[in-house]
Amino acid sequence: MNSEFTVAVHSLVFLAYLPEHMASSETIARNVSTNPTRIRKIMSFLREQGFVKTKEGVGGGYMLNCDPQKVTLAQIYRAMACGALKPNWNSGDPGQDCLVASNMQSVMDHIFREAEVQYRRCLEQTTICDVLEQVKHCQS
Amino acid sequence: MNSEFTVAVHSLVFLAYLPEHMASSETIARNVSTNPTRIRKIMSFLREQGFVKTKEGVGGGYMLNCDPQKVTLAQIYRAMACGALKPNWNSGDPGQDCLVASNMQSVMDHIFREAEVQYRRCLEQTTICDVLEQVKHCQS
DNA sequence: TTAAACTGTATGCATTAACATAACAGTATT
DNA sequence: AATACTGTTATGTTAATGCATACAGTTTAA
Repeated sequence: MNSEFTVAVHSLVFLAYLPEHMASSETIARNVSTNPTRIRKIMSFLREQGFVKTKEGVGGGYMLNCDPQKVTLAQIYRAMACGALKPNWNSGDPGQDCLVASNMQSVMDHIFREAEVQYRRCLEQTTICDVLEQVKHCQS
Repeated sequence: MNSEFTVAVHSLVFLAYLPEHMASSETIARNVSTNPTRIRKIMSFLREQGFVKTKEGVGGGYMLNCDPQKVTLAQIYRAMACGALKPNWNSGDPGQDCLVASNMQSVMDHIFREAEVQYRRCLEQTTICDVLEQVKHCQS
């Protein structure tokens, strides 16, 4: 899995943390430790999905457009990284005669899909606010 | 996640499928659709973990050394790919002042670990034999 | 109306990870 | 001693990932 999901969660938590619930791509990028372009791309996507609003022009930036107590990591995962747990290489080959070789691909597909459902189910337990609280009370 | 887990499962299922429960790296590689070197590396590892035995020399190869009805995909996952679901890029930076930036990394680590536990729990439901049966009765 | 500070988006670059290929030593069989 | 295997390392190639740059479009404000 690439880290767009991580960046999305971090950005939303950061926005929830700020009093104004608003920040520019550069401010977010500094906090996340990445570059503004990457933030803009990811935030654009989060806007399409309704998680944030954007304001262009001077004094613009991104602002929270959802209730951080209601939005779960599963929703963010679904939007950003669905299907990303499965390796992109497939074993076997549907063209071969052997039952194992020819069917393994679809069987493994099914297994990975099921396991990902469980993965998401775990992420359903945690909201953006939960993460924010954990961050605040993290002893480190 | 890379596909070593997939290859390992496929190889074990293939061995369980064969009457002699034995095959060379080249035979397995053909079935899996990859190269013998990769199979040997993965099978070497599976031998260390006790899943297979190897026989060197002429007429040698790999043979099942476990009960395919008892070995679950979770055990194989644990051996081959534990921790592989987490992205290897980390957001934030422990050196920053901001609570969010500095603690996000360890909070996300914890979340990914928990989610992976659920993922593995799903894989516990399926044995090598289960996969073999699914492969045999796959309508495709 | 013009400058400044933003977002949106495209493109190319650099690095790393993933998979393939080749080579060769070690080992068992015949 | 030839053959057919595994074990392991080194090297090549391709794809994924994240970074940097550039520039058009938008809003604000002097």
